[in-house]
Amino acid sequence: MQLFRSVLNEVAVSKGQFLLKPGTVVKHEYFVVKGCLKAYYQDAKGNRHIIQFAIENWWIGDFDAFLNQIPSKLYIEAIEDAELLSIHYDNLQKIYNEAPIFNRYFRILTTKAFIAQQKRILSTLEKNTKDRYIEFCTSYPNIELRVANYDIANYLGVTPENLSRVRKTFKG
Amino acid sequence: MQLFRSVLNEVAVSKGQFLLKPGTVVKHEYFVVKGCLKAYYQDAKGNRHIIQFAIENWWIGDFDAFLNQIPSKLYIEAIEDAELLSIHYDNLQKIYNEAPIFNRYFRILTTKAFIAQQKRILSTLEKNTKDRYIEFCTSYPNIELRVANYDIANYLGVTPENLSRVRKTFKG
DNA sequence: TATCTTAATTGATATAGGTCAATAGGATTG
DNA sequence: CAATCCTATTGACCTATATCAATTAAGATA
Repeated sequence: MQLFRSVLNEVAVSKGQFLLKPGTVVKHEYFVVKGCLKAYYQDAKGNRHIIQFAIENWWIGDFDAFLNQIPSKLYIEAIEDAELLSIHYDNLQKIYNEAPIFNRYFRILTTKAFIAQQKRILSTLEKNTKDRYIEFCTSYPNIELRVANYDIANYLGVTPENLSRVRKTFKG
Repeated sequence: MQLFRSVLNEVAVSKGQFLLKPGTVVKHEYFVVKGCLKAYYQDAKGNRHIIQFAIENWWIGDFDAFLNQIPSKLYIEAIEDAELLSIHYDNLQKIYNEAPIFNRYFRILTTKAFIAQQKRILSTLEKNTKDRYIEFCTSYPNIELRVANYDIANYLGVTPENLSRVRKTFKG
């Protein structure tokens, strides 16, 4: 645990700042101590698709680019001023070698993230926009107060206009 | 590696047979040696939603139910006669303890599965049905010859009718 | 081969959601 | 306070996909 702490670095970003932009070879993953961030992909048409929101106690990064040490395709941007802990790729490899138990920690972490994503996929397959919005709000409590409407729409895969209309149907 | 082999069991299932049904506490995960299977969720309306196809060299299981040792919500069904290797939950825990390096193996395996799912989510957010069908066929080569049309539709989250029409638009 | 069963296709229509344009709030800045 | 800039909402219309029903095709079984 001391070893782990020794390789974590404190990072502060303010709202609107980027932790990562496409094309960068990704050297860090980030743990959110405070604040809120989004990871998104911008396609050829300029549409943004939110892969992940990260709030307190979540990890965020481009796991594909990080694992395979290839250039990223994602943006990671702070939606609120945020405090993070970062871990460098080389240090993480060092930790895996020196304290293999961390493989277990990250194995379980990754499995949980995998399961969460699977739920998201199922939700998309099964439910309509309204129900997915409600599910989203309950699984990320109070997130709708911290995140712009259009970002939630981009997460759910609908337009902001449609989400706005959908929200009207169950507010009073 | 010998330890690993010693806890794997050979399982054969024929087309149409189930490896898993909802309500079961999941004791096994499966590695596909030969054949093809599907994992799906059936919702309250009776609609089926395919979470995963598994072909040769893939792992399949209900990872949520397995990790947390809770009753499954999924069906896993063979769509071809299949040969599998199964590993029992208790044996996997034993392996993690006796040969912690397996944490590393499964950490990387899970990370790759996570990344594959992330691509599926992105694909759903970005692309229309036609492009997703094409992407599906290229990422699971020749799968369209092994899997029923309605199963592919259930994987993509569209109706079989619609998928049928979409396919017409680029065949000659 | 004839029959039965299941899957795929086609047609007609309905609906959810997208697109584009306009307007209205809120917040921020000079 | 006014001006500006975003964001959210609303309206009118359009498109992709769903739904339901009928038909055809393909596979399995006797």
